[in-house]
Amino acid sequence: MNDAALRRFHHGDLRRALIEAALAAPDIETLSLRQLATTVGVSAPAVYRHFESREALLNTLADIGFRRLENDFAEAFDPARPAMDAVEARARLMRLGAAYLDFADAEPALWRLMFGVNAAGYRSAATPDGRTTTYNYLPLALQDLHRTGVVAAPPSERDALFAWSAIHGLATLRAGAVTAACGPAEEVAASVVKHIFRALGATEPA
Amino acid sequence: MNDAALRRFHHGDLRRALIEAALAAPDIETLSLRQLATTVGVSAPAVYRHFESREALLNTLADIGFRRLENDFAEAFDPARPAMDAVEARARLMRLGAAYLDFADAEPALWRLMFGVNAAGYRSAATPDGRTTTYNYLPLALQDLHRTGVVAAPPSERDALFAWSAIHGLATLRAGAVTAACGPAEEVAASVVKHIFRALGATEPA
DNA sequence: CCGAAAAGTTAACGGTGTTAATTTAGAACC
DNA sequence: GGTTCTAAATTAACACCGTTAACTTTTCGG
Repeated sequence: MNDAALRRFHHGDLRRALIEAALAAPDIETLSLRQLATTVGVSAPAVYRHFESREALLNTLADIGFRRLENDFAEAFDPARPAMDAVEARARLMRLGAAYLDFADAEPALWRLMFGVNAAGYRSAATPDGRTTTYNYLPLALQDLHRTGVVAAPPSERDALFAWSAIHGLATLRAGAVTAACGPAEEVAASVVKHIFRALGATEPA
Repeated sequence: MNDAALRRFHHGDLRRALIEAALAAPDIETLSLRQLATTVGVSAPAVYRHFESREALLNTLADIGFRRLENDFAEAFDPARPAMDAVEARARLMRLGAAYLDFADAEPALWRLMFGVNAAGYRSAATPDGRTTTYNYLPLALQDLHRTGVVAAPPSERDALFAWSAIHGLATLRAGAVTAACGPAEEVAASVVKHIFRALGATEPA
């Protein structure tokens, strides 16, 4: 059986179809396996040919989400190129915050799956295999701030926890609709990141 | 029928028993009505004498949570007494942050119900009836910071959003177990609130 | 062409929230 | 004190859910 035929038996790439339909759901966490199967045009147990369980499907979706987010991060902040000047260090953290918020804005359902109630379970899906993971970018950004002289003291664990809390909290507020958290994503993100700069004792930009 | 007898028919205050059992559940959002009824020693449809639906029960629980949180806030920060000096304004915000985090620490299940995936639905349960609600305290605290001269400029909406993001994000990280967010609640809360002071351009404490 | 195996099917189990019809038990009145 | 009324519970049932078992269909390799 060649590779193309592997996914062309009856349905033709059912796995991908299931994933796409699931990602399109307004609420991924409460999605029904049977409904999902029906919308894809297949019987419910067919899903089990491709996913061990509903939970496994959700883990896969969360993993996809983490990879997308990491991709956005890598675009905003090339982790392979650490050295730069102060203005770029600042710009990187700004872009990182904007990317975080954009993701929550663009894919709130996926965001809630990744960071919601059962995040402890899904988080393990985001464990790295050599690549820079979601949770590595912020510490890197803070280290760069110190190295380029934007902040005098090396960032402590508390500094990192604070910065993550601020950005993550903002994104959570937007994705969860707890409040309006109003304004365009980039503006709001920029505002919060500027506050973070000040909190870390950063020098004013040139 | 007198008021006491109203809740002493067969079971004797079933409504309260249901609420207590539900609050004791390790995960309130995914709690099963039938199991809950069984643990309380009653048949499943009996629940519907006291709650219109599972969702209504959850709304009631979230409402209880918001009242408890508001109670904690009121203890940390008497909203009826606004005037004070700079050190008290600072101390109030510190206590507010600590109370927020303590709540998330002490009742993570309730916290997740209140601020989790379906928070948009449950939030409406927290609409005020004259009292100072959960969402009023932080703006009040920031205004006091300005009035007592801790921060020069009057707090903007962006300042408030930032401060809420930071504290809410921290509590979310702890309640959701996304990360360790390690350390005792008071220390971690104090650290984040100190960062908030700096971000708002507060004068150093005397 | 034919066996093997992948990918789907239907039937069924236990569990869920919820509703309808019914029974039980406490309260109130004569 | 017995009767009646009604609140508070019950059992039976429905539709849905995730999941498993047993079976059928389709495709590929030799």
